Amino acid sequence: MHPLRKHIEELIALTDEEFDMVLSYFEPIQKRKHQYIVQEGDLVDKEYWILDGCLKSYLVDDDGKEHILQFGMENWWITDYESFIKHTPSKISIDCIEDSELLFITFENREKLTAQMHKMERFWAKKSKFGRIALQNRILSLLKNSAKERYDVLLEQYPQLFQRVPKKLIAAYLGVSRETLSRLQS
Amino acid sequence: MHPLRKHIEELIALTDEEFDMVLSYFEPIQKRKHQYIVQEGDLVDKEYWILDGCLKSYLVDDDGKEHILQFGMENWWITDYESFIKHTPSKISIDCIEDSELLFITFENREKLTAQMHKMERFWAKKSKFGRIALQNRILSLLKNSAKERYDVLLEQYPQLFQRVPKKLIAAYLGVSRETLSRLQS
DNA sequence: ACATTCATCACAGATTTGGTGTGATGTTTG
DNA sequence: CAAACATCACACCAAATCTGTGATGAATGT
Repeated sequence: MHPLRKHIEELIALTDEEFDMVLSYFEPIQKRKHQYIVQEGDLVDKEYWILDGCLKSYLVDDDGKEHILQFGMENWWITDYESFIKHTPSKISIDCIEDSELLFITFENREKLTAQMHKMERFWAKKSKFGRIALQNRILSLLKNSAKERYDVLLEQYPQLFQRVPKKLIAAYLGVSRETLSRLQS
Repeated sequence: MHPLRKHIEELIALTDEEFDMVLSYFEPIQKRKHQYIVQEGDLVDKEYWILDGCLKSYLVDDDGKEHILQFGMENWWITDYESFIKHTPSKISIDCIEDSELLFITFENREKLTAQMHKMERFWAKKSKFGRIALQNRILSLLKNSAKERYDVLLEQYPQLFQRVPKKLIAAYLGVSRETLSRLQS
């Protein structure tokens, strides 16, 4: 089964015809390590689903420091949702940590697809709810937990991440310096 | 003197006021290595002048191979002229080989500036003529010269390039494989 | 006032990536 | 068929990045 189908069917069931229809609205794209899919200032009109690879979405502050909003790996969705939904210039950048294979759907096609297929509207609605919950938990974790606790939670939830991405990126995600992260590990 | 002024004054003379006027139509922008300024499919409405850094404009073919149309370094102009002038989607991509500082002018502002300042219209007209000559010579060189000869010409014209950019990019510019280029060097 | 928790700076060593040359072999073309 | 190249495979080197750790200092809560 197509991995995207498997992914979607975790939330809603699809017939073969329905999935073919869904897939027809997506386009594949390959990007190599270091390549960007979104740069600060862009108007983002695509949402990406990661077939293979690893990306990061991040904001660069006035001191030039990166703050990572999200990592993206296989079966995850990634884009700048603010720009995608509000049609405003992006504040964030997204680039590839590894060579990546993506499927993207444009805003327009997503509108068409949801109009045409109520199931997919439900899919995205559900996904959006789960996404909201995850973001809330991240906020609470940043407020409530110490760096060490945040480190432990991340390690438990996504152990693969620690094998795949440099520690300084983990640090930029957890909101600590890379030196502190290094010391947390011991 | 501002490097852009120096550059323009190689073709036409400007008063202080005139140059201030010209400069007011440009905006500065910084990009880091690997960042793009033009992606395939974009509608390009900006022309860039390179204050510092190094870029490449290139086309990716169906096999994923890069063919380099132009390198850009200090005091050069770069954009996808086809998209810029015809307002069609770009076939090429442009990205930074090094961290770069650029000044850009939008198509609209360029129109305004040339309407307002005949001198600048003359400047761009001259530049365009020289550009055309360079392109013609490149075509002739690709038709007429062997790889070795093209290599020698490039080395003589732009020796700096060989210090700054990886040989595989030179190869993609000359239209040979990097192995062949390597063997030409001996 | 002091302990805790972190950032920042500096450095050194390990690891990875990218760049480069070169041999072997295959393909195209005049 | 010879010349001029591409392609694949490999090995080596240099440069960049990653990583841990000590020293120092600032902010914060108790």
